[in-house]
Parts: sequence; structure tokens; C-alpha cells
Amino acid sequence: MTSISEQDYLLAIYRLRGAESPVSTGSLSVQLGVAPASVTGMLTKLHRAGLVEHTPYRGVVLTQAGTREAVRLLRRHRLWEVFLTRFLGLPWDQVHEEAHRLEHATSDRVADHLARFLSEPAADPHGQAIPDRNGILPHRPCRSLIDVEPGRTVRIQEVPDADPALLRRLDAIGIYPGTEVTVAAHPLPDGTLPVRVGQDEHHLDGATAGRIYASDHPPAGPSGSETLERNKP
Amino acid sequence: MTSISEQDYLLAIYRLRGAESPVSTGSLSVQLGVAPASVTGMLTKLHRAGLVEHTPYRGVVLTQAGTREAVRLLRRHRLWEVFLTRFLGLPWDQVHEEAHRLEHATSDRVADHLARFLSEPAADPHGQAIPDRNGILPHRPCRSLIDVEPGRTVRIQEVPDADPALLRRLDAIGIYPGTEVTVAAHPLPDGTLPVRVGQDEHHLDGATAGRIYASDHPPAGPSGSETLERNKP
DNA sequence: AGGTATAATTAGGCTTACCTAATTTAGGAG
DNA sequence: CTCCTAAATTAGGTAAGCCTAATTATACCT
Repeated sequence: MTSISEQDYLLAIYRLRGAESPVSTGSLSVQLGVAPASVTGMLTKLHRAGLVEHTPYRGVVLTQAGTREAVRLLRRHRLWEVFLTRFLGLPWDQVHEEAHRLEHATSDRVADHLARFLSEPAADPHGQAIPDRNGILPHRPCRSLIDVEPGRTVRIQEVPDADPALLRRLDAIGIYPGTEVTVAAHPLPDGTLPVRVGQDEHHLDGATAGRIYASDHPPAGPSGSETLERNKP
Repeated sequence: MTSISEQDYLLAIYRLRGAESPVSTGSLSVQLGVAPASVTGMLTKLHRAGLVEHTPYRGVVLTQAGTREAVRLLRRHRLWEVFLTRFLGLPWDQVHEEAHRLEHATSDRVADHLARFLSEPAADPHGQAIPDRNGILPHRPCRSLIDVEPGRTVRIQEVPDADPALLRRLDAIGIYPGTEVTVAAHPLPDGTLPVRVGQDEHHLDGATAGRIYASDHPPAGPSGSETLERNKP
């Protein structure tokens, strides 16, 4: 039985790409708001439980079992985010925190019923993909805004979900999944990226632009295959 | 900030009528599945926090602050039970356990939005009243089945929510909020109470009958003021 | 190659919430 | 009124999960 703390660590490692490449103690310490020494202790514990491969001073990667558990949690988290925005009408900058608590209190049974109730959604309000009940994450081809060539118009697929202030800013300038934006130029000397949204031009700071993902789409047709639902009812 | 454990104790005390009269260490120990010594320790802690009035060897009562907190939790618990049965289609014998976990992961904000989404329900699937957001519990006049005079027909208002096996039995014989039952006779020597439900007669054991509550209602009209929703969709 | 800054680990403690075993209290029976 | 039993409390101990401080490893720079 994994505790809430253990679950938090597994999900944090997963979010830092720990299913693919080693994650440092330091980055986990920042992500979880915990002292580095505490991370080391927990990693040892998760290692003994077979959820993680930890090489001292070299970082940590999730085992298959650890990845499975992390994806289960990710599914619960994002399903709750969908429910909270779509049915309870919570603004998209508040649902991450709420879902973070609910994800640990959700049985498989409830998760599956919730997914069915929500019509098996493919993505949460921030556009992040929701794993299916077998842990399969649908792969969508998209790339970071900083990798888009200047002049190209793309459709926003995904924005970072954990920073409420950032989400309110993005909402204010109209950037959310489904929006069309045009990258206006190369990044400026100050590191910001000029983008056009509708008639307006905004500058996104580099860190933000790097964590917004978009897909190319036929410039001719205004609507692609399927449009993600809006974050507010 | 009250911990999950503290919350469990407060709600357990409340359920044992600890807002009205003293509750013993032993009954809490049974209710929570914890050693009596652990209860004493936690009561001391809750006492220091001003949530509880504890007189050693004499039992514990909730203070006003403790009652307020317990009722907040009760509201969350029962709101989730309504959601889980009405929208997710979970059977009524499973929702207590699920709601017990969710209640601790629910902010005021989510509780209020959930209540609005559910149309401010007055009772959970077991007929137990849901406090409003100010902590006011609607009072419904009803009495235990063992207090009903033989021959009288009453309408079931409330059944105990925590025992899945019992709930499945009640469901099988058609006893749930809204059902009309007739108390067929005085309790038998073996302690069971004969009741008629539709055409069938069943014997309820004393402990069960004592925890089922019913209201008198006009024998003429088949439907009272408002009928509680059924436990399954 | 050596020295040093940074990151990670070990060592030692604290708090929460539980346990078992020993002791104390309350309250009824004789 | 005293004794006895059941219930409750105190005493002492464990496991999780966090902390700070001290130590050790890595890797970069000259």
C-alpha cells in the first residue's frame, strides 16, 4: 500500500520525466517543497518497494511498477480537473490544487465511474492528455512554442497546469487549448517571445513559452479534427 | 489546521451524539478501530485545541467549534454520497467508504460548488439529512421502527449507512427511504421485529430495526410532500 | 592533475498517531 | 463501607515523514 507521500513522490518524478531519464534529488526537492535530505530518505524507501531505481548521486528513474502507479494517479488528477471545471464551474487556475487532494482519495472504482460519467475525456482543462484505464497515454504530435518557426500559426494544445497566476494571465490574453496563435518573431534579447492572438500581440517570457505546446494545423480550415472544450462553462 | 485523524475523531464523536451527551472512550475506540489508549491521547490533543471538552473517566463532548467542524465534514460526506450514487451510479452500500476518503480532500469551495451542482440536496442516499452550508441540519420528525405501534404503516426516512452487508439486505427486501412499511407485530421473543413491505413479511433484528427511522404519514395519500430519490439510477 | 563549488547523502532529532503493558479510577455488589 | 471489576489513563515504544547540520561525492575549472 503506497502512502499519500509516496504517491506524491511518484507523481512528481513522473512529471519530471522520470519514466524516461533520471531525475535529480534537487529538482524533486523543489517540486515537492521538501528538504533534499527528505527526498533521499523517501527514494531509498521507494527503491526498497520496487517502485523506483535509485543510484546515489546519479538520480532516480521509475520502474515499470512505479510508472504504472504514477499514471494511475495522473489519470485521477486530470479526471477530477475535468469534473471540477466542466460540472462544478471552478476556474481553471484553481482545479490543480483541488484535484491534487482528491486524487489520493479516489479508488479505481470511482475513477472508472468518473471517467465514464465524463465520457472518457481525452484531455484535462489545460489540454494535458488523460491516460486511459490501462495506463495508455494518447500521443499527440505537438511541440513547444519556442520551437515554432516565426510566422507560423499553430493551435494551442497544452498549457502548464500548476501555476494559478500564470493561468489567469494566459486566460486574460486568450491562450488556452484550441486557440490559434501566431509566433510573430524570434525570441527577443530579453528572452520573451512575441505572439499574436487574434488582433493582439503579447510577449511570453521564455520559461512560459517553453511549457506551452501547440500543433501545426491546416492554415486553410479554421477548425481541426476536434476542438478541446473551453475551460469555463 | 485539523489533521485527517483529528477530523475522523470529531466526526465519530458527533455520530455517537457527542454534541448532546458525553461519549465514552470505549465506544470511540470501537467506532474508529483503534486502541482505547490511542483515543485518550487524541482526546487530550483535541481538548487542547478547544474542539472537545474531555473530563477523564467521564467521557467527551464536542465544543461549539468541534461541532461546527464535525458538521462541515458530515456535509461533505453526504454530498459525496449523493454524487456517487446519483451521477456515478455506485450502489448505495459502497458510497460510505468512498465518501469517507473524499470528505477529507474537499475544500469549502468544492463543497459549495458540489452542493449547488446537486441542487442542494436535503438528504443522502440513505435518507440522512445534509447540513446546509451554515451547518444547519433540517429537522425531520421521525422515530425508530421499534417505537412504532404494531399495525401502523409508516414511511422509511433513514437507514444506517455504514454497513454494506446490511444495506444489501435492506435493498433486497425493498427497504429504503420512501418505502412504506407496516409494523406487523410487537418484537418477537428472539428480538426480531416483523414488518410488511408490499406483500412480503420480513423479520428485522432488533439492532437493525432500532437504527431505521420512519415518519408517520397520511395513510390515505400514497405520496407525501416530497419523495426522496431512489438509491439507484 | 588538483582544488573547489555544488549537489547529495548520512546522522541525529522532532511530531503525529498508533501500539502494548501497567496503573488508576469509578461505581456497583456484598 | 469495602472490595472488585470494567473502563480509562499513564508509561514507554514504534514507524512515517519531515527537519537541520555535518559529511561526502561529483564534476567543473584552471
